[in-house]
Amino acid sequence: MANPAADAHEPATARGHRTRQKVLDAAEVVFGTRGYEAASIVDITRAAGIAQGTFYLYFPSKKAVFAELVGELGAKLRRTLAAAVADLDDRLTVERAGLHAFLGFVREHRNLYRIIRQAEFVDEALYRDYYSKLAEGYRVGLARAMTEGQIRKLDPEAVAFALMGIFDFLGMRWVLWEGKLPPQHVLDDVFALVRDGLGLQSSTFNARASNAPKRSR
Amino acid sequence: MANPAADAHEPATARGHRTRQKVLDAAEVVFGTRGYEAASIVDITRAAGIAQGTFYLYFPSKKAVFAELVGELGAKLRRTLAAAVADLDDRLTVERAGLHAFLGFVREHRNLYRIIRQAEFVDEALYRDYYSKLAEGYRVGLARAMTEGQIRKLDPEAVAFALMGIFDFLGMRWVLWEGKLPPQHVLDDVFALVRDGLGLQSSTFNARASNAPKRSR
DNA sequence: ATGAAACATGAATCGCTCGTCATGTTGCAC
DNA sequence: GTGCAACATGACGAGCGATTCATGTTTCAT
Repeated sequence: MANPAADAHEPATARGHRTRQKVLDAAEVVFGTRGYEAASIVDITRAAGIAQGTFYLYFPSKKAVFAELVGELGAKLRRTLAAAVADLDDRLTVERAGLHAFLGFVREHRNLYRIIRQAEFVDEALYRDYYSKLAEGYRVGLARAMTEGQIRKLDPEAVAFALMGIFDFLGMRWVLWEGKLPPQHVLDDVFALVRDGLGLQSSTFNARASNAPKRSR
Repeated sequence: MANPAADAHEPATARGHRTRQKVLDAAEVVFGTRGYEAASIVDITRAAGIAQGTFYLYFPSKKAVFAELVGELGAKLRRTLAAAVADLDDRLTVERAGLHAFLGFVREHRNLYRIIRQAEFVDEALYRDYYSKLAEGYRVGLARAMTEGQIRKLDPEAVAFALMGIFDFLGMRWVLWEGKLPPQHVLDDVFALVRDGLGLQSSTFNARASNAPKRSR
């Protein structure tokens, strides 16, 4: 258990590496389209163009490939997001860039994204780990911005999960359901909500608040 | 297909109704804890205290019970939320009450809530239907509040999904992961984010921001 | 070039699940 | 109380999927 890859037989030759990668690539497609439980090892090996037994040369079980895919996805997403906001100073700019990078990532990795959503029922620990790591990075960034007075002081973990929830549902509704990024006005409106929810003040509000609230019904 | 309950053999006696209900209750527990795919018909019938064959007297398949549970859950949640906000005029008050009612519902129906999250991989149509119906009710309420000038004008569907995302992740992080409602300061901070994200004006920002949030760490 | 280790194969095993069915048992209308 | 429809049972067949293994092939360090 010390070495996370200990269970998965590491290839010793170039051919081995190639085959192992074929399995991972095939598993990503098969799990993403059929779902974890519905996917069989045969589905994966057939998609990879190898024999069933070969699978077990590189992975001890179906769950092991799945776990590796989830781990890879998490790392890749965190890298992508970190790179997307690396040079940005202002937190609200970071949020906008992060939202955009996240949705682009989901669009480019729909299978992987569906895999994460299944992890909850395949291996709870894996799933919590994915979100916990993501949230932790997010929390640290938010906390710093709060300290620096860029955004209002709120519980940073609560804000991290709230924002992840927004992103996740946008990804589901537009990217997964419609296969494309949300229309620009949706992105603008959601960002407006985030900006003014997080902002210290609302100088950017349009001051047309003359419309006095009326009672409904 | 015309009658949604056509597939499920309707009981003709009181005993039949009781047995059918035993199956539904058991299925809720088994699906919620083991997960849909991992759950077998035997698991369900054993939990219900009936014979395997009896299951097929009332449901044509595993998926059929699952679908019925999802439908029931959706209806029950929508009823709960509608009741919780029925007498409220102000939209921000509605949002706060809705958040509270939703989290309470999740806490009281953890199994059902986990079932919804699996629906995505069991029957995509079922799953979209659940969220679409929920979002549609939400959208209408938001659109009216926007028309009445209670909250700012944004794309109501985008806002509905964003807010559902927030609620969903709070439910996941605190209710599902920790088994209890989020601490008060988390609710306060999230609501502050929603209020100022949706609010018409920010004149209240500084005043409110200084009293509500207590430092969490 | 060679031989040992690594890799690949796919048929076979084992365990499990779905769904059926022949055989009882119970509820209820009369 | 009788009889029939509804309900309940649990063993069984058919099938499938994860994993193993005996056998063959390829790679590569020497």
